[in-house]
Amino acid sequence: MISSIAELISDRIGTMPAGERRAAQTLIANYPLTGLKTVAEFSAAAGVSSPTILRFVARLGFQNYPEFQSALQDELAAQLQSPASRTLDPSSSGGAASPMLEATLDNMRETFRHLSDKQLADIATRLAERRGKTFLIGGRFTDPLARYMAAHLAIIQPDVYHLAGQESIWRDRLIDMGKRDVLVIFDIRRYQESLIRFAEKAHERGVQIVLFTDQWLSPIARFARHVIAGRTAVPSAWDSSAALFVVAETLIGAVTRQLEAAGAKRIRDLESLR
Amino acid sequence: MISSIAELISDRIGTMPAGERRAAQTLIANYPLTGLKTVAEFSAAAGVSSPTILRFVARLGFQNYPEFQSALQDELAAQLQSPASRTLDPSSSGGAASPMLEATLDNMRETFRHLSDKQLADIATRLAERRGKTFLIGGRFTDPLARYMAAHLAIIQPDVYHLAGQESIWRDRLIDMGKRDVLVIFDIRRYQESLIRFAEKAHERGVQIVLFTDQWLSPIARFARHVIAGRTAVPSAWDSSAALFVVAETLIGAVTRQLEAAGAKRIRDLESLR
DNA sequence: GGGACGCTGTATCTTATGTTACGTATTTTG
DNA sequence: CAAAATACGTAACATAAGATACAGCGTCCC
Repeated sequence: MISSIAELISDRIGTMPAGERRAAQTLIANYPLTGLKTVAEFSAAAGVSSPTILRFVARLGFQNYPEFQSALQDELAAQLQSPASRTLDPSSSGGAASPMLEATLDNMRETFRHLSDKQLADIATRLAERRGKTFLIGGRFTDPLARYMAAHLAIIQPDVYHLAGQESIWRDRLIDMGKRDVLVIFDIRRYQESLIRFAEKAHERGVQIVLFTDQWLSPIARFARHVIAGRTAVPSAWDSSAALFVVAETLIGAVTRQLEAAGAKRIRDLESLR
Repeated sequence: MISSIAELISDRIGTMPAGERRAAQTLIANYPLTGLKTVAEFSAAAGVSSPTILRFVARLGFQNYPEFQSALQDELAAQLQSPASRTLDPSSSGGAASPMLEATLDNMRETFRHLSDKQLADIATRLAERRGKTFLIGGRFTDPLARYMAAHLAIIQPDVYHLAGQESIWRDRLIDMGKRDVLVIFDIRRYQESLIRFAEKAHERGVQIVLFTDQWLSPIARFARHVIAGRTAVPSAWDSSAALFVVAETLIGAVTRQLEAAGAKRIRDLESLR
């Protein structure tokens, strides 16, 4: 049963030629507003010509463009009048993606339920106070999270380093690390020996460790000053790092806010550069 | 402070003549839809003439009718893009992390609402059928997502390459790319010139492009075979890539499942290695 | 009660929007 | 590899939309 135009589109998008597909994707991307604009604006947004837009709406079964717009408006009207219908229609997505999404959302809620605001604020403060250097590192699958966090933190403050490459390379960096420094480690099952060794060495040097791990806790938790335990279970062959990712983003935001509040010169300079 | 057009109207409705007041009341009655229709329809709904409608919008301070409609559309866009403000779950705790989490969860729901199972399945199939090579690349902040996806895909199938480093390095890899290959690109605002150039070149070589972008669509969408538009807005100084991350994980899972179902030898070998 | 002012609608005009026809490029098929 | 079919864009066209000028009407004030 196809009720909305959006469904109609995603149903037929596979059979469309390239240009019309661009039109469809553009419309879906911020549905349904693009469809309410003029043909010229729609075509410009999609990067195709006007006739392609008209062929697109014709393929959807509309006689002309105004008829298509009326249909969108009717749909929008129904939607605006009953906002309740927007809140998660369970029948809407019964496919393969849904269980995965639901599990991921649950994971996030659970993760944050076990994570107090104070704890997050403490970690953010620790990362924001510029006493020493910040190092980030991750495991086989979680290293991208370390990179993601490093990419942001490195912009708002100096001395942020992502440790990449081989174990021997990290080890050499241990020389630079001391009591005033922070090491952010991402480690989920299966926990990597190399990371554990590295964390232990860093801990011995007095480095403060912030650990992102799963609910079963990496052995590194022994050495960590702060432990963030994220839920990772999803109906998939792989574990999900999404909850940890969101915590990382939250932390990035919190650190940024603290630095802004502290009136960090770097942040102001940054604004002017943008 | 007057922020919405609705407020503007109720602010000035007292000073309006009878005809224009009817127009105002009609618009407010089912706001903002009537204002998006034509002047003729608006006037018919209000029971007044077209010029009265035009005088009405002129009194509100708009130069002409299209300008008025654009303002309404912008307002509607802002409203539709942040369903968080409409749902407002009171059960959520009031900490600093909470708005961020709520926005992120909304982003994910919205992202998947615009993403049909079929579309995901199509992309997964494209990635799973081993016709050619798979390349992944991302922008400044999204490259970690490309890495994350590459780290997983590279395990379950051969010929998966993450493109890292400088632009000149990618370009040299273009030689290896052809019709049978797939290029997965992550690109969100602000869209990177270098990535656009690269995508264009790859497209010219017939490479099929799968694009992960935000709801405003990177220009690369022009060249893309498949476009995944994720919501990125969160109450933070940074955009959030979390929704795209979850889509990436979902895709990884789907590809894995398809390969398992196809009885890929590599997967079985993998099991025995674990 | 008469005159002036302001509001409204009809009719006309102008603009720009949607539509169509056609030639070129691209892809598909035999 | 050739030929057919399909898809796409440019440009001309028709139409419908918004804008304007003007006259009628009601209302308020003097």
